Amino acid sequence: MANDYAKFKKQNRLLIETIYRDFFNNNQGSLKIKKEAVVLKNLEVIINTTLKLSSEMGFQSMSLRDLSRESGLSMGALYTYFNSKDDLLRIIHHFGMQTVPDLLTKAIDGVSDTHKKLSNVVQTHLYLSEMMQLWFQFFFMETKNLTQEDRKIPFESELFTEQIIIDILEEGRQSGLYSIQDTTLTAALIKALLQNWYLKRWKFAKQKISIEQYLTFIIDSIETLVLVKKEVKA
Amino acid sequence: MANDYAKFKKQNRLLIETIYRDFFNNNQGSLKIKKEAVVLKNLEVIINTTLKLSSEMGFQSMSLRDLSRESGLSMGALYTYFNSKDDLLRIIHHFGMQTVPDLLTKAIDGVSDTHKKLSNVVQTHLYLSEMMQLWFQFFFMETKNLTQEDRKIPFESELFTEQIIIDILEEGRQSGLYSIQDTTLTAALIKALLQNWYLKRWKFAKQKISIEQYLTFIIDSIETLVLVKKEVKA
DNA sequence: GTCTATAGTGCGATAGAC
DNA sequence: GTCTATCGCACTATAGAC
Repeated sequence: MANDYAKFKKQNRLLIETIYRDFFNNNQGSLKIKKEAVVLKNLEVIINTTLKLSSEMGFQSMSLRDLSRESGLSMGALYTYFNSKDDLLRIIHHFGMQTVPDLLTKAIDGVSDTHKKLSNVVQTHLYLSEMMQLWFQFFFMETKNLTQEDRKIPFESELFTEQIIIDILEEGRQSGLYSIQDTTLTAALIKALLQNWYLKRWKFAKQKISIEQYLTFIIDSIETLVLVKKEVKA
Repeated sequence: MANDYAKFKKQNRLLIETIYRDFFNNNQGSLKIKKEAVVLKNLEVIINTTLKLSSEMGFQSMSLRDLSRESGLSMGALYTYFNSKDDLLRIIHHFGMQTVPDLLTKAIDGVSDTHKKLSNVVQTHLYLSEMMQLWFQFFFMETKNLTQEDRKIPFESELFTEQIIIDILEEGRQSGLYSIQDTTLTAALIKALLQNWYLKRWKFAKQKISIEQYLTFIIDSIETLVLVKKEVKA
């Protein structure tokens, strides 16, 4: 288990590139630049720089002049990849957030054992949030700045993920594997523990808690809470 | 237990006023306005409006023109209560955050039973975060906009609260009441569950989950995790 | 103690050269 | 496809009337 995250990272190293490719394919008509290689390269620089600056000062505080300076692209060049600052915000949310449900759905696809499904979802979510740390923090912190229409994206993403967990918990309850009073609240608890990892990275770094340690801890805690008790202690 | 929150709210209804009074007392020398009653009244309007607008659009996106319009005070009047927009941000963090450790410390003061201490801390924190909902959300979301120097305030507040919980858990472990592998991670888990309430209010409102229900649920979960097991089940 | 009017700055966005 | 130069606007902050 010690190098599981390294393995995950290696297996999914091309994941973020598919986000840029999706963006290119979906906007080929309206994009001013036609060469895929150029678009992918610059989009990566622009988005990485935006995520970095936003994590330091917030998206609103970041001026496009900051972004231009840090990314090495001129103001004019930036505007060939997005139509406005708000458009850039929308792009990051819209294309980034598709990755989460995709990967979680894949993680339980073909798995028949209920508890294996649950631990796969927890592990995949945790590892993905580590790999895309700045993305996840951005999703959480910058939702306010989206238009009301675009706020549906993170809203539905949260409920979709939660529903996956609820379904697994319900399945386990019905088969007699789990003993749960309230599946909705239990799913919310699991999500809170997952979210806690990427929202409080500074704290865990300070306390020298590794992602493997955190994973083991939350899996153990979840098991204590949901599994039917079989043993006596004390 | 059904109306415990109502009781807490009633008992602490003057709490927020003391925040404004502290501000007045600490800045009497430099403040341009000398009448306490005027300061308290306007400070309340200014801060409430700031918290409301920030919860909708974020502090950076809120212009002082917005604040002027919504609060009913002119731009000029606003600047007699703070020296700059950043100063307003600092004031809210600085004076608001003192309330949390104060109240938590009081909640365990004189209580000798370890587990009663723990449940008091959890209940007080949860109820306080409900009563000062917009404040807590503001603390969490707007830390980024503080100067590096002022960022110590939320930083130390988080660690102080966590230390209170760690101490109680450690006490329970040593007396044989609790069975805990890692007190630091367990305290972080408890904090995550508390934070989850005010960060995901929209979700719980949608699911019609009351604060009393949430309190019961997290207290039960924490007990399952930390108390030494005494019974068999299944 | 609060107002209106305005100075000064830096922003998002674009036009046109290369 | 990327650059520099610049437009017009909205912002923070303040001066001076009441």
